[in-house]
Amino acid sequence: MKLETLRKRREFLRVRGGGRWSTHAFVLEAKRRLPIDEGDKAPLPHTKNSHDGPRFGFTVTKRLGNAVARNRIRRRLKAALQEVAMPAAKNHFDYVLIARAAAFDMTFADLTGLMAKAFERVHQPASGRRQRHNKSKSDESPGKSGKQTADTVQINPKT
RNA sequence: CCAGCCGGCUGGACGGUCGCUGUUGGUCGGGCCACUUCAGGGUAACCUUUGGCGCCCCUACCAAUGGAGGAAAGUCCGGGCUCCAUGGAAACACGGUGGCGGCUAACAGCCGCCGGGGGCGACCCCAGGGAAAGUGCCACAGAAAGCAAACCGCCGAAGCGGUUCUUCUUCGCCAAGAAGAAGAAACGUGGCAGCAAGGAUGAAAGGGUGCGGUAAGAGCGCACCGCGGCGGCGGCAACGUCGCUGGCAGGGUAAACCCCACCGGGAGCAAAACCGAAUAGGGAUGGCCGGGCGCGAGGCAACUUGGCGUCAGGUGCGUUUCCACACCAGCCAUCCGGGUUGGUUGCUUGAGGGAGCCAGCAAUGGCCACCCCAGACGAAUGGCCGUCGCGGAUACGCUUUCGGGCGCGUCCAGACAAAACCCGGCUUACAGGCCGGCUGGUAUU
RNA sequence: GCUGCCGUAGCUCAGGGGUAGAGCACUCCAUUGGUAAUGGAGAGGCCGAGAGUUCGAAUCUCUCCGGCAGCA
Repeated sequence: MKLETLRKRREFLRVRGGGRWSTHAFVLEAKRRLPIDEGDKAPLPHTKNSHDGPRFGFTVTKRLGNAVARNRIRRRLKAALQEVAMPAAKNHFDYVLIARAAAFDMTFADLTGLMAKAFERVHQPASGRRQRHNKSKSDESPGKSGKQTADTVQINPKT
């Protein structure tokens, strides 16, 4: 199936407030798209916003190499995502993969293994070291707090 | 065979599997202005309704087919294209280029030639106009660093000084010796005139080398070289060559200012156009009013004036001037719509590629069969696996003209780098491989 | 896509054709019972790289490398 990708910088920045799991090949971030967000930001006449499946974004910074190396890293991450992580991804979630240098030349089996583990761990309740993200969530709407069940990463009550 | 020079080409191949994207075709579903069809209404135009082998759009799927580069890079130049500036001319400013001829849409590019330099050679390199238009600079060293002279120094008539020698006179009987005078020699000093050579320096010292000449010297004279001028010849030209002549005048630096010749409007596809959504400070058109003077009109006059003419001011994308042209502060009415975000177009048929033929030394140009060959936009053209091939290093075996070669196994390497509107160049990066031409050397025949 | 600026001592910067400098930092000495401050002395650079012009280049020109900033 076709990958829905994140396009705008605003969407990338929003995912930064969600769950996060790091490996030496990449960093995976995940966050649920709240319906209330679609209610006030998405009503632009942009009909593809009615997509229900997971969406993915890739961040490959310039420090990782020239354009050839960056393109290869992004393609390997996409390929690993297609192969192993699609069943693990959940609907109405946005994911961002931030590449690290090891993604260029590690073996593909190791990459897929890391990917599967990362998608498993990123959906678990947050551990203590991610508490620093909680104070950056003031942009979230407090009205929908009742739906924050275990399949989301937001564990703290809204303040 | 070794060493080297020049030019051109290439930038792994095959298969499996899972994907992305453009185009074309098909299927299912949905929508629908015009087309057609059914039914009804109407004189008709037409309206409402039903269906479609058809048209268009959207979504999903299937099939076929295309899908990064020689540099896509750096952004150093030149164009196309789009928008902005009212058009033209001159001068100035700013920037760029700089042997000559040709090619080209154009260029700082390319080709050919000339001049200079380097290499045994093939060949390579050169921002290669002007230093008698002017200004500036040339540190240190050196007598002097730019008008050409001064200085040291050289030669050196007369004069002076001492020394030596010879002759004469005096003292002395003679000799030795002493004193004086004259002459000669060299030396020192001095200096008219000469300023050319020489003067340790320096990157550079007002032509160079040699011979003659001279008191010493000097283009003072001569030969050759260099330089300048004039003329002849060859060449489109840069320039070359020959002859005559001058007798050397004019140091370097213009990638110092500058002068000369030529070229250049600015911005860039995030240009620009269209569509849809929500909100005003903007623009266009028309009307009213509107600088000075004169004419006309009205009025007995003061004066009024919307008509006509003329003069003037300001603005118009480097500056100034000139010519032409356009516009002008405010109020009212009508109309149109900016910035931002999203989508579509621009967006790939083009100075396009190219077999062959022709012109040309070549760059290149002409004719033309054939071909359509990436169009993405958080950005496609790929991920993984296997086999083969190429390069390097070696363990083992075989072989050898002892340099090596072959077989097999293992390990390593497999570059530089990805379109972003499109072309023509330049520059830079690049593992390895292939082809052609040429030069020097060695060996054999 | 376009444009501008800067690379000089460990750090911040001058110097714009003629021997490479300042401040802070560093080392040593003095001062103090000791430290800081102060005073004196010293070391540290082939001026980002490579070509070219020039007698001579950190400086002028060209080409690369790295960094920073701006406009749309």
